[in-house]
Amino acid sequence: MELTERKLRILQAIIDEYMGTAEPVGSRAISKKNNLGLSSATIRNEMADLEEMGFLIQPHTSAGRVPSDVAYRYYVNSMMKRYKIGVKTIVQLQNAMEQKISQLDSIIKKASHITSALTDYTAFITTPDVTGNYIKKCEIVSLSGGCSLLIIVTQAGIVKNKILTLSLDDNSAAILGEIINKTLCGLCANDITFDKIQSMQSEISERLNLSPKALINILDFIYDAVEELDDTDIYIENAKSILKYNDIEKAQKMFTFLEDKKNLKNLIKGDSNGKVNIKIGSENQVEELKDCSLVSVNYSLNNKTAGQLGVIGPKRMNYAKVVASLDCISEHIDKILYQLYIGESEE
Amino acid sequence: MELTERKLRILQAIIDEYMGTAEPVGSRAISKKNNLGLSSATIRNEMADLEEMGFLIQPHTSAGRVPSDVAYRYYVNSMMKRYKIGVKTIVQLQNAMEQKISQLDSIIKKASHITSALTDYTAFITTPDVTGNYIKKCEIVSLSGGCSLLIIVTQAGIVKNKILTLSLDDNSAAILGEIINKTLCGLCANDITFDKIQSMQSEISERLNLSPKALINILDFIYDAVEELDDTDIYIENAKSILKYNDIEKAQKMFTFLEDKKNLKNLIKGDSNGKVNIKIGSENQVEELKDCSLVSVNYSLNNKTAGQLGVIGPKRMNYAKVVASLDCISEHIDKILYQLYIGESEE
DNA sequence: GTTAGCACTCAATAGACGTGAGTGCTAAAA
DNA sequence: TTTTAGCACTCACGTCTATTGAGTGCTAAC
Repeated sequence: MELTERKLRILQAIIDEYMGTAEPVGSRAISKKNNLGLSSATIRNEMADLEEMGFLIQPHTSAGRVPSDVAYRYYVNSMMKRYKIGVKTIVQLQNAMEQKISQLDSIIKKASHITSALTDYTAFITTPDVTGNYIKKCEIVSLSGGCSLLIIVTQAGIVKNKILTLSLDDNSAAILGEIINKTLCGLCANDITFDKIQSMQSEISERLNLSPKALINILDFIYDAVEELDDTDIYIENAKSILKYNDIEKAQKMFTFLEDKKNLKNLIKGDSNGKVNIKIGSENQVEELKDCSLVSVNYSLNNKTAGQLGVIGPKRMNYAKVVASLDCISEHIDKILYQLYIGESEE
Repeated sequence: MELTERKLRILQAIIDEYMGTAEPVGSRAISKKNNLGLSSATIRNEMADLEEMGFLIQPHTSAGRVPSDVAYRYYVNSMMKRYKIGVKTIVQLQNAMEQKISQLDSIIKKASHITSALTDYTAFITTPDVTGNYIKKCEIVSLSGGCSLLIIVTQAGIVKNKILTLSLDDNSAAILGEIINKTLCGLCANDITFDKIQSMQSEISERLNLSPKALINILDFIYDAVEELDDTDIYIENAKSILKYNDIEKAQKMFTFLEDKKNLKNLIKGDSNGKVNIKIGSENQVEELKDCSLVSVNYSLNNKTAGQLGVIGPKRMNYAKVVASLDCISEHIDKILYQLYIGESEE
């Protein structure tokens, strides 16, 4: 059967209506509200066809029809109109984002907050993947307990710090810091080879009088810190909005799913090719999300995808608006990250 | 009317029963299950008395009775038996806590995780308030964009870092760092007076050729970072458990309440006197929590209350177990913080 | 090809009703 | 005086049974 122009218009009308009301939509409603100039009976016939073609689902005989995943997919691919974000919203967005650019964390948190505020759905955002980011400075600070603190700063301003339960006086700390700096500065996490660690080890044992155990301890520890450099985190905001479109049991399952951030990370892992990714219902391979849609966009740093942000909402979400909002926000993030990490002047 | 021994025993039985079933408990159930040697009629009479005295509430005429806030309060103050935590649990706890002691954040997160796991309720924990903690080291690192990074480390190992949109070459960064270090090291946030900032200002303008605007910028910025040193944060874990004992609307309100962490902070602010704090139902001044109880304990550093952890759960929670669990966890935190920040050797 | 008309379906709502867990009161027993 | 058996009463809850109404599919006429 062919998907005629008229069928399309009817499908569009049904999707529009359903997005607004979340109730199965009947033929009469369509024939009344939209001036297609067709009676409910005709629309009924077309709807029967659309159902046969897999675009509509009837919850039960005497109910209206509901768009299927296939319908949403078709809508998203071919029918969706561009949504224009209001100037007022953009200005608000700019103001909100530009307030807190002194810390990467704040930017990311702010962005997820804005995403959820703009769409009213659960938002998520990953911290930028800064693989390839080299170490700019290391520092060892001796603390008041029997502890020392290792700080590693990358050229992009990522700071990792770890407490080491090893007592060092200020002088040894300075020496250790010097050695670490000499070895690691200018390297990315990937560049740090066994050789380099080994040469560092020998230099440390030459210049500082440490027990073998303490030495191993230090190296282990540096290794851990370096490993962590490339870790990305994921923030989830406004999870409570799940309660709005799910019953309590499904909501509970969703919360459990979102609790382990690895789940969501895995889910969006492969989505960094295109700019916008939309996964509708069972297109998400995960049972818990089969009644939801997941829309994500990439944001980038240095012309390379650095992370993703998106929303999780009901399948009947306003995709056009969500996509436009995400686009807009990701652009802002791009801009801010550029300012922050690349700047006008190349070093 | 007097609260006789027998009335007490009946009250205890009702509370016990209600904690288990969450259903209004009737006279017959009490007379059967507990071997008080009394008929349901007698118990009925006593229950009527207890209701008149404010300890019991009848949801409707033909229902059993439910303990009132007053009853819970009485129970908690005078009737509650000591709960003994199993050795197995303690061992698990020790193992879990001792794994991640290299970062303050991890300890705090772990602790809240364990709290919610042990009690199965929503857990919260504040980061330690380290007021009085002096600055050990400051550092300025110039980054690849037109930015610099300020890092402040306290003697307790708290690290604050902020990105400053000001381009500095490595040399100027070093000088600026030196000046800041000279001025701020050894001071707590409170000690940093206007005088000190001013003297720092004049030294910076002497030794570095900066525009007045950039200078103001730097000082503002240092000021901000120092302000942040004393900030405490609060982690909330397992908020989803709220769904278990609340209807969807109340849950939504609770989520909204918990979303703004200031709310919870305010709520527990005054509770740092005693070791354990229990607030039952409307004893929490907040509308959203009038069906919940909030149990918190303090943990300390250096013999001074440093923070709080606790749970939010239904009024019919197992207070004895919750209190015992919190006690146990806070003790562990105390121990770990001691190890981390005080150590065996005084510096 | 379109539409008016009609019989049909079925979820949702409301009312009727029985059930049972619980009560309070009273009078007899201890 | 205290306790208890007994009984009438209450009321949420589940079941059953219309009733309603939104929606359908089919058919015959336009």
